[in-house]
Amino acid sequence: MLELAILGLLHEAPMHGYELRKRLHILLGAFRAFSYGSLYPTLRRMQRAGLIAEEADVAELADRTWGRRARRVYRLTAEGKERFAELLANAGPQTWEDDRFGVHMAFFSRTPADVRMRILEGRRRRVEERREGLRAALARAGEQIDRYTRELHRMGLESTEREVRWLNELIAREQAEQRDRDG
Amino acid sequence: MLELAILGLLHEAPMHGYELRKRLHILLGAFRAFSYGSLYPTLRRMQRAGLIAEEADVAELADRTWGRRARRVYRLTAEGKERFAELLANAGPQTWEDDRFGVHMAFFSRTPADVRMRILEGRRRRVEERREGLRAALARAGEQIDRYTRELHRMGLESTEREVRWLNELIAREQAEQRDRDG
DNA sequence: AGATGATTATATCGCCGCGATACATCCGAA
DNA sequence: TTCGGATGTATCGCGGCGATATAATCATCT
Repeated sequence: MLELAILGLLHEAPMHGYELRKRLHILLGAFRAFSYGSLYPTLRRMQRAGLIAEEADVAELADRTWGRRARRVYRLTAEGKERFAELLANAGPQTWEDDRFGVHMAFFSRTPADVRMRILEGRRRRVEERREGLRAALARAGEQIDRYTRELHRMGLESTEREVRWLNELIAREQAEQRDRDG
Repeated sequence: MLELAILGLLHEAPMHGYELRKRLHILLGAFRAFSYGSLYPTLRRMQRAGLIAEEADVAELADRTWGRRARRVYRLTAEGKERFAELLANAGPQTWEDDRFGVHMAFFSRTPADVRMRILEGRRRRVEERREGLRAALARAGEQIDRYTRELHRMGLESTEREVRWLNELIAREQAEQRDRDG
């Protein structure tokens, strides 16, 4: 997940960890955080795996006389680009889970149209399932359920209903564009 | 988190892991899952910590001639009950984060009224912050932002706005009840 | 000029929880 | 009768979090 997001962001420009985290926060702030406690170890791992590489960052070094490396600026390697494309193209069942879906959607512009569609439809199915579960829970219990739990379920139901409507619009739009491309 | 939920559920009746998981799914299904991969290790840990204890489950054993223990039924210990009350009473800043908030709210009936209020207000503040962040992101970028990201932000903004309204209602209701109790 | 606090920046540690996987029983339906 | 689906417990590796440490830079107030 973090890996996908980092690859996506570095696709635009080389960046250091702190900057990545800020951009991540703006890009995904609606539904995902990512702490430094995951970011820095992930950068290390990706570097070891050869997906990203540390830039010499010459200008930065020239400015600093005390010889201490203040920033680690990373750039995508060729393998990193490959990996990114691969991750975007292979949409699996976990792709439509809460946390992953948003990250994938944030990079839809770089995702093939058919994969976009698969993800949107998969997500819709997933949210519809949850919606039905909530409907059942609300219907089943009737009066005997705890009132706060019911309030929680009611809110959840409304949210899922709204998300399904939202997804329907997105899917319709995608289909319209597909038609435009074809005909 | 899981610990809190388990303590809350076992407060009603002794249960085995599988049953706990099902109840968990119904109770928190709107926003939280909890897999067996977390459940069973957590039960072990809680047992070691003395928060829960394994029941003899006599009826179950009598049924089974092959001598194999099929179910591990757990019950709350006195310490477990203490711990539960403690966890409910001590509402901290992480209590209003996405995942924790729902779990806490699911046990509001057992939570002191003043703590309920603190949690609801804390949550509201938290969601308002996110809402402002999303508004800023949407305003700032104007046209240059990626269209899918914008769609994501739009959806996020609507959700946060709705949740704030929902919380306002809940808070108002709590206040009304507080007045009823006082006057 | 000096203090002070916010921001920038990297890093690690222990813990929580997830997904995959394994294994075994029980039950109903084809 | 076999076979899939529920019931039931368990473990492993890893992704990610929150807390925490450290330190330089920059703006602001006095």
